[in-house]
Amino acid sequence: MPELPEVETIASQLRERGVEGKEILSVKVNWAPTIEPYTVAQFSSAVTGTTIDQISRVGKWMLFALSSGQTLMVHLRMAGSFAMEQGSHDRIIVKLSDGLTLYYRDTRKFGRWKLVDDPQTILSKLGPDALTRRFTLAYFSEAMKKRHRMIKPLILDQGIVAGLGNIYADEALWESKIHPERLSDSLSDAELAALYKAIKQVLKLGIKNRGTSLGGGKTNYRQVDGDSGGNRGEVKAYGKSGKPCVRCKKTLEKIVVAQRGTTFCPACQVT
DNA sequence: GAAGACCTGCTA
DNA sequence: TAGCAGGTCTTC
Repeated sequence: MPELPEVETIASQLRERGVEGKEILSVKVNWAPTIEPYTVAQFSSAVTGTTIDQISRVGKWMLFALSSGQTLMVHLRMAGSFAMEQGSHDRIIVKLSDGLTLYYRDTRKFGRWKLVDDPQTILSKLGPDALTRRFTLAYFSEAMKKRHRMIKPLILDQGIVAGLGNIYADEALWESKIHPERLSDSLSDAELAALYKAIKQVLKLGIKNRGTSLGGGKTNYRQVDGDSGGNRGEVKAYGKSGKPCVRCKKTLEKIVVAQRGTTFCPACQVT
């Protein structure tokens, strides 16, 4: 579920709620696989008494820099979220100083917390974050041209560019009028430039609207206060198969590309 | 590439 | 009740 805009929204809202600077008083783990390979006792003793100095984001990872020098890295995977109020499916509960409590909610239990000495052990496997200056058009173009794969799975590959998931990948391809099955080395310079621009554009719009929520269920993305994200109305392709393309009025189609559901416009996204 | 694994819950 | 879901990892 959460892609770059959703993770960014949650991270910034935790900062706004004053989580930075708070001390971790206690940790309750209700689903131990979340913190593997640590045991609950090991994890608890490593973080209790430390202060959360800074909260940041790289790709889809959230980073909590602790005063111990270690970094707690959280990946929300399909259904993870954070809240400051108790709810259902709270897998980890972190009591903080000043009466704050952090609830890590994760219906599907796919999310993972990694406690590391050096974030680079994880981040070095990622390509540049899509919204940083490290992600340049020159880098992107070369990465696409030197491979011979379908474009959609390539832009979903976090080792090439970090942050896109299934929603924003479909949106970026729709926006740049590129068919998801196009081979990466068949794209013209103009198409690569359009796609590069669209990737940044759809992610920024997602952040501006505080993320994309698709439905009302327990597996759906929620902001820290429990509200849905506001980006649903901006979605042009993802989840809209059978509906008319807002650009050309032809009916959007759904196919499977690299095992992922993929919605696109057969008329204006050219092969 | 593809398929299965990890999980629960919503939608058709 | 079956199929599918915003993600990633492992094993062919």
